[in-house]
Amino acid sequence: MSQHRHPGAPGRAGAVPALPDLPEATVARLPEYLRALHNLAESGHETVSSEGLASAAGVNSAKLRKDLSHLGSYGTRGVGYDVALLVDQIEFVLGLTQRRAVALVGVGNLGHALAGYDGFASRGFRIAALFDADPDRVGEEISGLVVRHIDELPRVAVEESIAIGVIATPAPAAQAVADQLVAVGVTSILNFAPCVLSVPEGVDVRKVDLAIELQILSFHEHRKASLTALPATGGSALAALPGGLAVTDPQEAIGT
Amino acid sequence: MSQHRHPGAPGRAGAVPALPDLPEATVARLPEYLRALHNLAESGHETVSSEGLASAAGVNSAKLRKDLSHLGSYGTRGVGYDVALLVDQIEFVLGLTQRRAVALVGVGNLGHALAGYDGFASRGFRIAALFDADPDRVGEEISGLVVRHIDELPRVAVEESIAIGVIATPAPAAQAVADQLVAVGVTSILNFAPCVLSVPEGVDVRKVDLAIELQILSFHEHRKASLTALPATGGSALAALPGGLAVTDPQEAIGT
DNA sequence: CGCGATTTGTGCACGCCTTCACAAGCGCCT
DNA sequence: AGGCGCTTGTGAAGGCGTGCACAAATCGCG
Repeated sequence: MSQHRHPGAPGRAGAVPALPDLPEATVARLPEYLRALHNLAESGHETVSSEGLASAAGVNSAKLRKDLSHLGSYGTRGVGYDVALLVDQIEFVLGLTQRRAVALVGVGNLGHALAGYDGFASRGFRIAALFDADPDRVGEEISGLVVRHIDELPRVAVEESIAIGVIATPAPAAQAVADQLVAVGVTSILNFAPCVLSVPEGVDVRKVDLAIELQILSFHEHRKASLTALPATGGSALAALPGGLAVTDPQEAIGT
Repeated sequence: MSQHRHPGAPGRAGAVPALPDLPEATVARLPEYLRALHNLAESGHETVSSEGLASAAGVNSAKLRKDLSHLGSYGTRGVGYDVALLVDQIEFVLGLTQRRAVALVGVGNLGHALAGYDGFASRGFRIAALFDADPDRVGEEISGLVVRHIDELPRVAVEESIAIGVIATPAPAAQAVADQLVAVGVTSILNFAPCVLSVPEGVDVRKVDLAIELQILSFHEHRKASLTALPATGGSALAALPGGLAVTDPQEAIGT
């Protein structure tokens, strides 16, 4: 029921890929489904329809069904999806059956918060070590873990079999930290520093930039404001450009 | 030079939209360009080529040029882009010419960190007020701001003309907070709580979920591991599914 | 003043993702 | 046992985003 190779497919049976190369967009949504499913399970639901799960996850139901079908879904027509089954399935695909060890580098403002964030622990991860370059911070204890100096990374990485690194340092330090993480074999990095990291092929980097999120919101805010301000006469906002941008005026520009 | 409506477009001249409806993907990248430009400006560059800016922002140059062209770019062929000009232009488009007031709700672990994060201040925002529902936290001072009770939101929102709300509460409280924010006229919300918010049309919500980012990395980690583990014989990983998923075996499944 | 080097702006084609719409399948009720 | 209603899984179409490749434009130099 999991592999649908068109029923009459020719020979070569059993050649089912272990991890069926999910579309990136699907992968990004699976965690959301997983969270919604956990909620449903807690509130006693044993099964859920695509419609129900979709609305709990904030997506449309067709998309959800297609996503689940990619991993060889476990739904029953006329009934829906078995919640427990789906949880197991998604957790397996996401590699959450083993609790991965995470190293957090940089215990400043944000690092402190991340170290104490229980969402990590409750969703399949274990913060295994904290690092910082600042000697004043080394030795400090944060939610049961002692901050180590970054130079200890190689030793600790092996001991704890670190798989994922989280960078919460200031931007100038981030690239060096990334290099160190890569050097000890880390192949997945979550970067909170506002800068671009360059890493060798095969290493995945995801970036979270809080200010960028706000700036995107700001854009829409700006847009909404300018739309309500001039519902009829478009264009005057351009004239409000900071001095020097001077595009002259639309007429002339069209003449060009 | 900013509006390109096919040069010979019929009548209705001057109907140039103030904010030219940028593709969402472009909007999401503009802040990154902006950050890179600020770096370049600080290091003394007056102009930059698309190639240079693109690599500083971690994208490819064709994409960068297309993005900039959408906002009626200010490049000079054979030379490049004027850094200062582009900064002004992007900041204008993103609505960063006015420093927007942000209300932060929930000063727990993460909220504390966000309140102290200087990246907000340095990139066009002003944290104008902190709120919490817990009476024990009300009155506490964090980086120069006093935590207020959430019930004061309506009054403060007006006083400070809050435009953007940041939710850093536990998941169960998030929807109620969102409702309150919407009620006082906030139309942009950045949500750190791991849950789906439902808001009226016209309100923008962006979600940042730290655990989800890790889970996405985990997927790729899992994938990389399973690929190196079984380069030839695909399929055995499915057999490793947690008990109960029992798809029996491919042969039988095909028979169905 | 013209030419070549350089770099932007963009037409085009391709691929991914989303969405619609519906046939196939399943359980329940009569 | 049969039919009916409900829900999944998926084919097909459309839209969006990406990247290539090149024409147009500008500068500097001889």
